[in-house]
Amino acid sequence: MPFDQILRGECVETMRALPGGQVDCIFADPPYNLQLRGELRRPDESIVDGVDDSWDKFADYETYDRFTRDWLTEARRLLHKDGTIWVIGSYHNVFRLGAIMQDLGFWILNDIVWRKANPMPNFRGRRFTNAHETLIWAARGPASKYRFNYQAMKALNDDVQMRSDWYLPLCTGNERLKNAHGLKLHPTQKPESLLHRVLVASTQPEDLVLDPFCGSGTTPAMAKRLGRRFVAIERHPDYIAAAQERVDREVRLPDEQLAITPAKREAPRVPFGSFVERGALPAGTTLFDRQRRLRATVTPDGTLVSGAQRGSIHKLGAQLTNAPSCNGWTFWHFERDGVLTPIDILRTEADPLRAAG
Amino acid sequence: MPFDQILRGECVETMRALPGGQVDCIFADPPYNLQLRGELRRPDESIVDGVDDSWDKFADYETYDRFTRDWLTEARRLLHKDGTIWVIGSYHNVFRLGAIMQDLGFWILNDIVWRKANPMPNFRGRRFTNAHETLIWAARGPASKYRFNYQAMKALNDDVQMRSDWYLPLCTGNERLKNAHGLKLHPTQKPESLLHRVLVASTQPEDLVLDPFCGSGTTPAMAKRLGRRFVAIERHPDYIAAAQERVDREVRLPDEQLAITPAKREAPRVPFGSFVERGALPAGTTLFDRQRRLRATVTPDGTLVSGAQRGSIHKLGAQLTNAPSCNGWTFWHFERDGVLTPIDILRTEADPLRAAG
DNA sequence: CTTTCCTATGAATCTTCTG
DNA sequence: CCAGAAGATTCATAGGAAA
Repeated sequence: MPFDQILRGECVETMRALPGGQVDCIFADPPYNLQLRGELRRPDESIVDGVDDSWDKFADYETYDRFTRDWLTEARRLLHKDGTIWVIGSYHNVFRLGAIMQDLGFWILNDIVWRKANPMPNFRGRRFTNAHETLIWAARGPASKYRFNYQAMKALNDDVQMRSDWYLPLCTGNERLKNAHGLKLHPTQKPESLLHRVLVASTQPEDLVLDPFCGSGTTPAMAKRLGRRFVAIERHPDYIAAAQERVDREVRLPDEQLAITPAKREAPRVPFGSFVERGALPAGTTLFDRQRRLRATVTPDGTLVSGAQRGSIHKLGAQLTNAPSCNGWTFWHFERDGVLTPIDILRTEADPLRAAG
Repeated sequence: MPFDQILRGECVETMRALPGGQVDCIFADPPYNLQLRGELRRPDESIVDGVDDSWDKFADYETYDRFTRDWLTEARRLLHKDGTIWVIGSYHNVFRLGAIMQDLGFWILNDIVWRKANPMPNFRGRRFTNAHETLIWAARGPASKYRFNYQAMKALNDDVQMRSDWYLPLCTGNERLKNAHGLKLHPTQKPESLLHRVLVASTQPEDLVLDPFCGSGTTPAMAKRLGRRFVAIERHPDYIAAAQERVDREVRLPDEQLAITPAKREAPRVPFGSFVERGALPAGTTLFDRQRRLRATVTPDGTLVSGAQRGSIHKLGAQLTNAPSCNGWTFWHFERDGVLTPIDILRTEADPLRAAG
């Protein structure tokens, strides 16, 4: 695998030469097929309303669909079974992208709306201002154990769940790459903030990120900055040169700045019994629910007893509340300095990383 | 054409019996094919009342596509050559909808994002909160001379172009139809504010609006209120009965309140029109100045009328007081609980998410 | 009557590890 | 692969009860 390189070549062909199942995350910003729009502007379709015209149209859409199916098929082959893919598009192409992704077996996780802070107005006043683009986020398949850094996204959003609508400015100013004439180098350069959120949400440091339509290099640049590895594909030498220069200028953040809010799911599991053994909650200790309406006694093997009922902290909590399940760590409390404290505090004190979220 | 009726029957079959080319606007809220698997519980163990109705179940994508192609084909036949169609969906189905619409010859004008003010959270923390739905707005074909009330939309948005992302609350509270047990009558009742914006944007009084999936009747009810004619199709007798009752209760606004006009002013942060849409100050509401010496009536696009004069809240206030300018937010008052209250209170009470995103 | 608290609920593709 | 157990997880509103 050619790590941290921008490969020159056609997207499908170049992907075919790479080994399968090794990519953790793909970000793809495919072309919108401008040819399609030109074809469809041919005069007076509505008057004819006929077969000839629909044949024309069908051929055009079919060409775009074939291209889309080809690159998405290769992308899916390269993707690790637990990897995810992001594809961005507008109403011109995103519906075809999404339908083909579903047909190929991708499992859509979210459609994300990038709300542009500063979109181009509609000059003719004939439509609503097209103020957003759509990203499709999908796993390789329905059974994928994909990565989603939930707590990091929540932290990024003032401690409320991140929604599917993202409000971000366009790429402008110094961030926008210019050519020798001072004009924008690439017509659709994506803002770094967009890639930042995408990569922080769905990858971790050292993950391999693939961008089959590299363009001005926002994906590899942000991957490098965030400590992710990348493979990028681009066919235009001018874009490759500019993107390579951009990546070279980029500095990887120090490790301690790459750490995100940890997920409790990924914290090491600590058996409740270990706190019994260590004497933090010795056998015989009484535990309560939050309202002090239920109580149970700790036994030497780390199970709880309450009357005739016995079980793990989770099982007994579920039993006593007639619930299908229960997180015993947050359900049960013990008395410390006269205050009822969740037993989860013991895990937090043993491993402060757990406190997050 | 059976004007202003809710027809009982299967959607495709019933459409086949109608004459073609006479419908000005279609609003369609087809089944989403959600593919929900198990039951879902909130963190407090309560069960989420998901959509498990048989009408939303399809064997596979192919079956759903066939159904979609069938009803969209008939919809296109019924549509006037200059008519437009709105179709709403989520990521489960909207990509298939959009691709099939393009294949059938519809010409997409915008994809509109309905950003939900109060979406259901993601309870397991495994995805982004699914906080929006997508509407596709399309003309019958590329050459259609479709209707778009640009100035009305601009007026509704405080004289700034209306964008493709709309922030509107879910249908809750008194607006939500209940069955005999006090439970929601229909699992997916759409808010009136959504239909208000759709109909004011793309139709004019006396236009014929078709809804092939009538459900709880939001489309015919809002069509009647706004002076549009309708044909609605629904197969479930319970929904028909409730929708018919709802339409019968609805009152058509007087003609002078239905007229929409252009306006020119700069943009405060929160559009006055959004409060009209959401029903906080519905069209027809009377506003007063602080001394109750002047009065004006709210119209559907958020302008005010007073006798022969019409304008935005700011403009009309200035006109009536012969002042060069006027802050309509503090000038105009409405009666709430018998007390004259400045309309500015609505902005104060409004949700901060609207502006910040 | 006002303020505060509690409960209900919405188009939802909603877990992961060990044995 | 399956069964079973561990254990992680919610935001904006509306409405009613309680203070």
